[in-house]
Amino acid sequence: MKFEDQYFKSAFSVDCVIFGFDTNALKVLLIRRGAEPMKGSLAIPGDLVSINESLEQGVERVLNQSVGISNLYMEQVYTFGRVDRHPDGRVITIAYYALVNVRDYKLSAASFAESADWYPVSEALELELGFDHNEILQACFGQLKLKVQSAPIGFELLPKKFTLSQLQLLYELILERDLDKRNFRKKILSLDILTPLNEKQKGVAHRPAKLYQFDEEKYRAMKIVGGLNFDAKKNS
Amino acid sequence: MKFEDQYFKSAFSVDCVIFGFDTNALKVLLIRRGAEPMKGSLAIPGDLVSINESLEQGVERVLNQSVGISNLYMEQVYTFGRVDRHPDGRVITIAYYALVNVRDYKLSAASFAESADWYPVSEALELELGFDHNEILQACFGQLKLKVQSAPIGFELLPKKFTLSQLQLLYELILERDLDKRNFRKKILSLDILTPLNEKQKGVAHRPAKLYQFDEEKYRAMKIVGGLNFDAKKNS
DNA sequence: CCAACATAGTGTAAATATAACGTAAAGTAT
DNA sequence: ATACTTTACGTTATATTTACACTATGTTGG
Repeated sequence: MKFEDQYFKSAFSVDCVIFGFDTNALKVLLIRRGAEPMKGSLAIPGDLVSINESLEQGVERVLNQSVGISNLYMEQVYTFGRVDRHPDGRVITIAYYALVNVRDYKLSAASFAESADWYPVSEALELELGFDHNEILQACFGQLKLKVQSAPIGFELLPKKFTLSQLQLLYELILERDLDKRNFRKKILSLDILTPLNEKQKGVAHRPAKLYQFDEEKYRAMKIVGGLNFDAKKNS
Repeated sequence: MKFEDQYFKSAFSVDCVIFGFDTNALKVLLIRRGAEPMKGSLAIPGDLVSINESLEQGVERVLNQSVGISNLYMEQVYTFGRVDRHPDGRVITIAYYALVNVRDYKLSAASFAESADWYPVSEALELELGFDHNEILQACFGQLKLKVQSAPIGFELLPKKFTLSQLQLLYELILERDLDKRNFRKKILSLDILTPLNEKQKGVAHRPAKLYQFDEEKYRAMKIVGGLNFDAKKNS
């Protein structure tokens, strides 16, 4: 094979698993592809990256087209490069995940999509996705699980004001196990990155909970010690 | 820009930071580039990946050309894709690291290299490397540090038979901090993945230490519990 | 042969972190 | 006013982590 046929003949894409927390469920955004290849199949939002576009710009573009918003928390996870993973030629893809508060944004089917919808993560993991997207989803969810135990990224998924119970539920959904209420509160509060507000939950049919806010400044200021650890042993 | 100029006009490479442990130093293999681009500068071994070659095959090839051996422990770390990172066009690179026992193999300057040599990691981190290889080296070293605390990959860098002191030194070099001897031994032995041999160190001018061997079967058999943790607090 | 040297090998106690657990208080709905 | 639902909260037992110093075993050199 000649040099020019062997190299500089490939393309690369970014795929972005967008996680969202909607009141009481952890969800992931999937699109129904509106164009070939894999037209009609479910997939993670993603797109080819142009040769004069950085990876991050590519992800930003995909996010903009999918949830119409930029500046989300995002993280690169893994690069998938199976030779035959894409029907149109050699396309390797760099997988990212991003975190959104579902209520904040409106979905807009991206140019490459026929439709876009939120699926509960557990459900999405069972669906058949196009390309190698099942593998990608799994890798990203795994990474999220790890990350959530070493940095307070949970807040990226919540509205500005939230209750400790909401926060705990979110962690339980991500970690897929129950946490002890008192221990959770103790641990979270001991991090000293939450500001309690003089405000309570409204419209609930029971004792309303105090609202809290994530204090980004305090978080940045603190030197990050070891990982968090939510009842790793017995509840597992 | 037309579609065909925008996509399928890029290339991708793999770069592989090869870590080696040589008696008493943690080293990394660097090459002096023998071809353009960046001819003459120091760099991490790597090469373009052909369009019908998988990423892993690409890394294997680079490893073969560099240390003449395959089947090393390796791990993907991160993908670097700055638009202008490569002078010849759009080339994104997928960074891996690999672990070798330096004594086992002979270096062979790869086709793309003028020479190849082991550098102490601390020194290599200070050198000016070609492309964005400083960044890559840092990312890989960081990843190694993390990984060594959650899986017993240290053994990949040691000869089959080793002493606990050698193992401890290796961990100290990777983690860049001192570890307590008794606590280290306690922890490592409690993992129950080392087989003590009826054999002692030879040719040392002091009391010879007992030799141990990593028991891969036992390791595989055991369900991996939480991370290891080497005196995280006070010695730091 | 013996003294000097160098590293191997070993245990315990104190401090800290994690895990388990139940009850009273504050709202809402009827 | 009663039933209902969820909030809020502290203590004890257990497990893990950290700190710390001396004797044993070999080699080397005089």
